[in-house]
Amino acid sequence: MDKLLQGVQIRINEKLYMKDPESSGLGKKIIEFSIQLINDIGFESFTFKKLGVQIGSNESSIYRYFENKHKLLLYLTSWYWGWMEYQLVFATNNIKNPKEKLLKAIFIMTKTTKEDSDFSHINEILLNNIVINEYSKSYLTKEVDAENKEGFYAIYKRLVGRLAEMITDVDATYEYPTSLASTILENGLHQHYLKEHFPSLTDCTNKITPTQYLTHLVFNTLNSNIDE
Amino acid sequence: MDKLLQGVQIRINEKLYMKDPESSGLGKKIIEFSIQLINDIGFESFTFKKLGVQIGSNESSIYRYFENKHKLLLYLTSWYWGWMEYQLVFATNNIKNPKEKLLKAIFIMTKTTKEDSDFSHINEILLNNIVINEYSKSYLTKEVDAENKEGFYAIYKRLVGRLAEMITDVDATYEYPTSLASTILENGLHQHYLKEHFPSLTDCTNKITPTQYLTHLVFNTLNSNIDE
DNA sequence: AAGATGTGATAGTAATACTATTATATTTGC
DNA sequence: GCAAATATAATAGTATTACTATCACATCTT
Repeated sequence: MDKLLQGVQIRINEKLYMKDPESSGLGKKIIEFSIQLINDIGFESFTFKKLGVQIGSNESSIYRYFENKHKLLLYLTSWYWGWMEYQLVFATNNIKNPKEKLLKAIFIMTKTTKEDSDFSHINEILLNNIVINEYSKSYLTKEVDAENKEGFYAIYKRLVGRLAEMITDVDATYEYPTSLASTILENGLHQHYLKEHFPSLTDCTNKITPTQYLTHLVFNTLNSNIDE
Repeated sequence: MDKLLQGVQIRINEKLYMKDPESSGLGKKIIEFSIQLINDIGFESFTFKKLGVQIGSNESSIYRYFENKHKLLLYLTSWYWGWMEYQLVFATNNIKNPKEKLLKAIFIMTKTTKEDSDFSHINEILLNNIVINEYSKSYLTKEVDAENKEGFYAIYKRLVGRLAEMITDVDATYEYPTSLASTILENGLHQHYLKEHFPSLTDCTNKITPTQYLTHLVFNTLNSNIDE
């Protein structure tokens, strides 16, 4: 992640904010410090008032950017998936062999974010952590169908679509490419969570990664050896 | 699910309640109607005050049974997994063939609950729905490690252990039995959710079930044909 | 220099998530 | 059958949350 990413701008659904946080210093501060604060105290305890204190700004000013903290979470997670999509496309674009391509894709989507790319005010390591801990709360709500219609999950859906296509390119006879794609993304996060909080519920450790588990799962399911 | 289940008592961690809801009429009403209400309005909007109105009782009385709504959710989901465990053991006990046993286990764990067993005040169909929609909220919290130490997730963990063992009995060389077991349970719920709210993210429909998808996934991964 | 826009400060409201106290039922033990 | 113990109901009160509204002030623009 370097110079090449400098110019990247991730497009977020405009209905998620009242005022574009990328358009001002305060907006960027809101993003930067909300990531830190949500990471520290968890999404439930996170409030705009507390965030205001952190950034030396007022609650009411934050409300001018985001309607509520739920929309902010949707903004942050959308950004994350957009960033993932960018990495996916960038890293697999020039790979012609379908198996190699899928292998790389699984790696990109399930690895731990180990370093902050520094190309923005967004700390990707912390954001990755937030997604592991909070993403499902962004859709497990009574408003999910209405918000889905508004396109709030569009980036994630596009990403699943891309993965599913790569799966089909490896094995066109496989009957569940979309389910498998969503399993890779969702269970990737879940295995990371289990490793941290429920080690007895996973084989993932410091030596065995979710990437290894899911790679094995996918390629055996597709009845297609990695190096065949 | 009939007579045989009449005598079943699912043992819930005593620290989850202040007063055993099974010990009184009001307690049973709290369980019965909290399931209905959470199902109707979602866990976020659910409050003890609203529940009090529903059952013609007072908020303060409910607080004598449960410290807060989070503990109530843990109680309900523990009960669900306990019930699942009972069904699993009951249905697989006398199956000797490991593949057949695992096949049955996956079916039990990933099917939709279609009927209420009527052996208690608990509506299993609604509870199944609650687990699909809310279970991850019960552990995606900042208190997860402390609560795990208290044994609040013990039943679920035991269930994953049982499944992992069945996987190993089918293929002792498989390296990720525990991760696969947790994937079956967690992704089973997730595929049901996707089917309902994000049909474009799954291949599961009215004709293709999460059970079929996961059965195929597991048996192909284990490199072991179902009817071989 | 005037006008538009962005931010900060303050105040206020309804709801949530409780706790405490007291009163009134109901159960149980003798 | 009555007292004592226990369960439930009613009421009130608190701190916090999740906002909305208003106004003052600063800054940026033209």
